[in-house]
Amino acid sequence: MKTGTRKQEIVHVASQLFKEKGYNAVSMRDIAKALGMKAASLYNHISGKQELLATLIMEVAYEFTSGMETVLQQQSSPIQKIEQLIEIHIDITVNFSEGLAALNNDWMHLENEDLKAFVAMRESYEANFRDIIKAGIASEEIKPRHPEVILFSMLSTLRTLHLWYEKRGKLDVNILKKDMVAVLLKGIV
Amino acid sequence: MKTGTRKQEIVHVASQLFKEKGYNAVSMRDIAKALGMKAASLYNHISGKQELLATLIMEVAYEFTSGMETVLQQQSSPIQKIEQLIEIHIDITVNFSEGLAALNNDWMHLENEDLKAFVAMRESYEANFRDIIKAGIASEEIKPRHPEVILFSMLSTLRTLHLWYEKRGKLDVNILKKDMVAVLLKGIV
DNA sequence: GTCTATACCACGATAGAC
DNA sequence: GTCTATCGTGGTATAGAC
Repeated sequence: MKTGTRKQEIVHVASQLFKEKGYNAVSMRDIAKALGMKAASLYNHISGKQELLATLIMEVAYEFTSGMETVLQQQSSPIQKIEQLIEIHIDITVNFSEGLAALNNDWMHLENEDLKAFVAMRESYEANFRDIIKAGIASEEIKPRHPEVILFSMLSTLRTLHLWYEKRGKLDVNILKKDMVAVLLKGIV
Repeated sequence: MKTGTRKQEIVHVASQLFKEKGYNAVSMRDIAKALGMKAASLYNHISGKQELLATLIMEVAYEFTSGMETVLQQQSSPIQKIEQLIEIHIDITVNFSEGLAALNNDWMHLENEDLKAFVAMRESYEANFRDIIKAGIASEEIKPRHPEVILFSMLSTLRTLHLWYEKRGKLDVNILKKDMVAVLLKGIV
């Protein structure tokens, strides 16, 4: 496709604006202005604003889904699986930062098939994570807390990592992984 | 003021809609329709859409600020202060759920003085929390992890509690506090 | 205090010249 | 592939009758 590069450019600029102001607060005219063109010209490369959002979100959602599949295929303990999931979240935060903010903040503005597909992927991901935690409690590797509290606490932290990673001086990823695993698994006291 | 009750009703309905769809995706016509009135009639009670957002957010922001002040005045250890902060977050989640979603999702759509005041309160809150963690590390009550990782992990969890609390069957608050303190402080393994 | 009517503007998107 | 011009819709907000 001839417009491949230009389209990527548009998606990139849109992702920055969506991250700053949110999907609904960004107009096609805003995106065009940031690219030095007119809003009408955008439609030679994309079908509309919704496509921009769906492109950004679905790429990242697929990464999470395939990461979870890889983890589930391993012959490893629940704790090891959770450690891998933490590392996957960190890797995605670093390597797919463009779409991550859109996924976290604006997924509810997806429409029709995209929305349905996203919600299904998200629920499946959470169910798999929950099962791993339950297996860990059953085998007494994990303390007998309410699994929902554990799931929620880990996912909250991992899902908002992107907000914080950019703000600070971009810690070395391997140090971040070590500290994050330690804090989430072993607590702080 | 004669319109006090009606104004509260409007703020309440707006908070529900903002929570569902986000500030920018909710129109004055939406809010009016949910109240069985016309959009124009809203302006007899409020000055505009911005006032609705600011009312919701500022009330909750004040709760956090005054909660932090109370904690800082105590003669207690850093760990005890953190436990109190966790409990404050849970109490606010339960008692101020209306404004909490707006504060978390839509604060960046505040304007002018409200935005400045909010950002100042938020930064001050985070700085105080960070200092408590650092004091705990210095006194060796808290493990020597990067304080920023600890701060971020706790705040991420506590700030998104509202998303999760409503979804589940509204656990008993005291049980929630116990499990949450345990998970955040002592980890899961 | 709510209504109808409307002003005024920005939105997403399209048509067609170049 | 970008432009100008424009369409239809829906946004916040106001004026004035009831």
